[in-house]
Parts: sequence; C-alpha cells; structure tokens
Amino acid sequence: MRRSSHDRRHGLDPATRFLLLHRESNAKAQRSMSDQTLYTAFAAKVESALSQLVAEGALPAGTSFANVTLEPPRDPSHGDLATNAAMVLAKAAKTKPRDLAKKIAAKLEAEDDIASAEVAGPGFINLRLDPAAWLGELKTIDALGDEYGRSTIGSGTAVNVEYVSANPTGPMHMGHCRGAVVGDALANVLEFAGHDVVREYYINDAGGQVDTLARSAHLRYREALGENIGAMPEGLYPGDYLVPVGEALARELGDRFKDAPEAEWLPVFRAEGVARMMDLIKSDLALLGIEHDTFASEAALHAAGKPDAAEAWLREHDFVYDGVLEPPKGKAPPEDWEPVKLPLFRSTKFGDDQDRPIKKSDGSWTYFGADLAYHMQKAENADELIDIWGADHAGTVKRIKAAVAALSEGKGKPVPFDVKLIQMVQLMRDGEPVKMSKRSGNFITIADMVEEVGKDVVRFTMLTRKPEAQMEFDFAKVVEASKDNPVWYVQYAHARICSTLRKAAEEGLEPSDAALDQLGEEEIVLIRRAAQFPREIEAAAKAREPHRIAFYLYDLATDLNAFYSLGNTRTEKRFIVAHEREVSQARLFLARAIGQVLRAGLRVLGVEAVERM
RNA sequence: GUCCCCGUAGCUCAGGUGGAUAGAGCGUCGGAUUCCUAAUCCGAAGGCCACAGGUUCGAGUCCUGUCGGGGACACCA
Repeated sequence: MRRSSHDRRHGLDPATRFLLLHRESNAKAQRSMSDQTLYTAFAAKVESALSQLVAEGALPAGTSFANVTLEPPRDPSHGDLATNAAMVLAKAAKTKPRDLAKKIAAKLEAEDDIASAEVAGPGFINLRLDPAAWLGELKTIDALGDEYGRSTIGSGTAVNVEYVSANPTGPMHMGHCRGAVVGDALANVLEFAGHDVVREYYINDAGGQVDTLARSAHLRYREALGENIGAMPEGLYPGDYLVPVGEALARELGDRFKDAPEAEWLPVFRAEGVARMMDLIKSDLALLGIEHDTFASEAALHAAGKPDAAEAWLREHDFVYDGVLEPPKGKAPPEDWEPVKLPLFRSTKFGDDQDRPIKKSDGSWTYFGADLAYHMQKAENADELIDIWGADHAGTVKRIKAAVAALSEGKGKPVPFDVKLIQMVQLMRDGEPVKMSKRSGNFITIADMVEEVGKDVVRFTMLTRKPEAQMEFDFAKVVEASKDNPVWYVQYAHARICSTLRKAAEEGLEPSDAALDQLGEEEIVLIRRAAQFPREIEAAAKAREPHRIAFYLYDLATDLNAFYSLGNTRTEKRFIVAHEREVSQARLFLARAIGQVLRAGLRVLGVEAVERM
C-alpha cells in the first residue's frame, strides 16, 4: 500500500490521523480471517488440552502457557507439528516431562484432524495431522489471497520507524542504501503484522553542514551567472549535482545575491538548497520504491522551541546539570582542548561512559540536544519507536536511548525504543572493492546502482543478510541468473507458476478445489511450507528482522522447484497431467496458492513478482 | 584505553528470542531432461559452531573472559 507523503513538521496532521484510523479498522476486519490459519487453530487445540489437564488437577490452576510453542519440527520425519508443552510445564506439574507429555498426547489424539500424537526425545509431542487439515489450509490461502499472512499481533500499537534521514546536502549514495531498504521492508513487515506504522525521515537542516551546502550552492550560482569560480575550495561540496541548482537559482533569483554580503544570501541559499536536496533525495528514494509518510525538520523543531522544553523538563528532574566535560578518551586529545562548563545530560546513569552536552559553549544546541527533543516529539505520537542507523553511529546509541528512557518513563508513558544498526556494504566489481572518494565528489549513488542492476535486485540483495553483519554487494553476482542469486531464483519460481497457469488456461484447465484429496504427500510438503508464511511474518515483526522473509521465500521457491522437477521423471506428478482433469485442477489450485504466497512475501519486501522471465 | 557489531563446511551465509542427529548456495564428485520455463532437480563428501569457563533437564543461541576481523570514541553531523 502506498500513501501520499505529507511534508509536515511535527505532530500528526489530520490526514495522517485519518489514515491511521482507517488502517486500524482494516486490521480489525482482518482479524477473524487470519485467526483461521492452521497454526493458530492447532495452537488453540493444544491450549484446550492443557486447560483440560488443569481442570483435572494434573496441572496447577493458573499455570502460564506463555512459553508453550507449537511449531514444525526441524526434521520433517518427526511429524507435522511439535510442541514443547510437557518440557516447559513439567516443573509446575511436578512430574517428569515424558509423563506429562503422555497425558497431553492422549488429549490431543482425541482431537479431530490429529492422526497421531507421539511422545519423543526429552518430552516433545509430535503431531501428525490428517491430510485434510493441510488441504483446508490450502483453501484458506486461496480464500484470503493477498491477505494471507497478515497478522493482528501488532494491532493497537503504533510504531514510528525512522530511516534514511540522510543529510540534505547531496544525492543518496551507497552508504544510505542498505538502511533505506531494511527500514522500508521493516516498516512493511510491521504493517503486515498489524501495526500502525509511520515511516519518518528526519531532516538535519539546522547544522553547520547546511551552511556549507548554502555556500557551495552560492558558488555554483555565481558560476551560472558567468563567473569563473575555478576549482571548488576545500571544505565545500564539489559534486556536480549542485551545478543545476546554481543554474536554477540564477534563473529564479537573478544576480541580486551575486556580490551581496553572505549574511544577506545565506538564509535564502540554505532554504533553497535544502528544498532542492530533499527533492533529489525523494526522487532517489522513489527509485527504490520508498516513500516516507513524514518528513520532520530539525530547523522546525528548533523554531517550535522543543529543545528548550526538553531541557527545562530534564533540569527539573535532575537529568541535566551544568558540569565540566571530560576530555575526549581517544588516544590523542585535541590540542585546543579546554575545560568548559556546559549543560550535560546524565547519560552515565544509563550506562554511557560520560555525560553528554546538549548545548555548545556558544549556547547553540548540539546534535544530541536537538535529537533528544526530536525523539521526545516522536514518542508523543507513537507507542514504539524504531531508528535505523548506520553502524558508524553506534557510539551514540546509549545516550539517545538513555534520553528516551528518561523522558518517556519520567512522563509516565514508557516508550519502547529500538535502534537497529546497519553495517556497511562493501561494493565489489570483478572481485575488487569499488573505491569511492567522497572528497572528490566521486561516489556511487543509489541512482547509479538502480540503473545498473534494477530496484528489485538492490532491495532483495540488501535483505539477504542480517543487517548487523557486514556484507558485500557484487555487481556481477547480483545480476547472475542462477540459483546462486536469490532474487532471480525466487522470481523464477513465481514466473514458472504463472507460466504453468497460462499453459493450463490454453488447454482449458482452471484451478479448482473440487478434488484436493487427490493431492499427495509431495504436494503437502509445499502446503506445509506455505502455511508457515503467517508465522514468518510474525517472527520477523517481533524480531524486527525483515531479512527472514527473504530467506523464507527462497525456501519456498526451492520447494516449488523441487516439486516441479518431480514431473520430469514422474509425469503423473506434473501440474498438468494429460487426461487427468481433476488432479490437474487440484495441482493448479496449489500452484496458484504458492504463487500468491510468493507474491505476498515479495510485496512485503518491496520486490516485484514478475510473471515472465 | 573504552564502547558497539561480527566469528558456523574450502568460499559466501542462514539458524524461527534455549530444544531432538547442525542447514542452504557456490565449489568438488556422481546422477537426472523426447516433458508444464534444465536459468532446474536428486544424491555424496565436507563441522572442536574462534577458544576457555559458567548458567540448567538441554547452549551455535544466554553470562564472563581471551583471541581474531570491522566500526566508533568533539562542543562535528
């Protein structure tokens, strides 16, 4: 679902509020449907068995079932589902796990749809389901369509995901890419899991780097007016992307700022520069399929007096005091180091190694001082906050978490706050690292990457590694058409399904659930995998790890291709079997459902499900 | 010196918040295609889960320490 972007400064505007409410009601409408999935149904059966044991006195009243899980065993030969209930509850029951397991298994075996319940190993209970249960799940997938997998675990919780937040001083480059994709996919996952999600971008338009931008733009402006500016001076932004900005400003403003004193033009060029850089960044993000709901401006934050309000509150509660900053702990302290008295935030109370200044000695706010106020603002409008940061900012996590904890707990509304650190990506070409020099203005932009390999490849590849691990991005490998390339492999599986359905349609065969009982064990393997999709979504949402969906889709594609290949040697196992109308239609029904799950998963990742390759 | 992330097959990486015999791809070796997309599939070999302790019924997973790789340590942003 794409929403139009709102360039608002802070707080929730009415349009956003409406969207949130609207989405919430959608989520509620979905609830009854998603609760019908196979896993939730059988989890309910397990819980009911346990409740019976409580009623019979085998388990003490009030026993918590919170740690009881029901999941597919790693080894499929153990059965369809396994529960650890007996091991988790043995202590409470004051019996051995296996003895308790026998009691639970006896209850479960009495259930419809459970063919057998066996006690195994240290006390696992392995369930074998009646095939009809899986066939029923297949129908559920078909009935729910693109909504299959949507969860309600997040309903009622509004999550603000802040990602990208690149400085508005130039186009987006590689360094921003991974965080942008991971943040966006995470927002999608959370939304699919039922959360109300706001995708936010923090514009750092108040710091010194914006003055640098303004000066650089002014020079390009003079250049556009015919002046020979020579090489860009050290300390200004040399990139060509400011050339058109200078030209546009020359057209729009004429030459009245050409020889004016800096104080006169600086504010104008700051504002113009930031606005144009944000346009550039938004168009870069659009190339990746990313659109934020909210753009929060640091300058607006200052204008609204938010940092002052935060400081006042923190001082009142003794989280901020005037103190002398310790010298930097690095090996070589700066030569011009002087002890200065500054307003410090007591981040040491929260595990930081030193208290951090919120204001500089000239009285202006530090980045941290403003950021603290910014997070306070976000916390007012959300139940949970997530920031996606580059790993190079790891050193500042403790202080900002400390600040959010102090503010939100102090104000009586603790807001869970998670900072996801995204490790660097090493670009590779022909096995060699791609060198980038930011100083010369030569760096690989996101636009370059998308143009070279495509949005889908960039997005999917960025999600094939857990974000806290460093990764390489090899231009040659990511466009390879083979099983070694997960993007291609998953899309291939989807295209194969589409191709099969097209072929069938030409022969007058449509998917049908009229004879699903003709599907055998090989097909049920596929259904089992597909049935895990809702669980994968929930797990990915809980862990805030969208990459799990990418790996899941790869597994599902593997199962699909494996089944497809069965037909090479066993023609009776093809999707389309000559003169076997009923079984063909049942298999086509299966194929369509698998395609649907692949599509839903890819949509969450923001990757297109292609129909032909 | 302090802090953060990582260390799993020859290589690149998963491992569902503590579960059963450790999982994939590439590479190596051996097989499968008159046929719905073989750009695919099946099988085999390959492991002190960096190391040492600890926590408990049970640890690749949690805790402590050591080693190795990466990153950060300004009143910058």
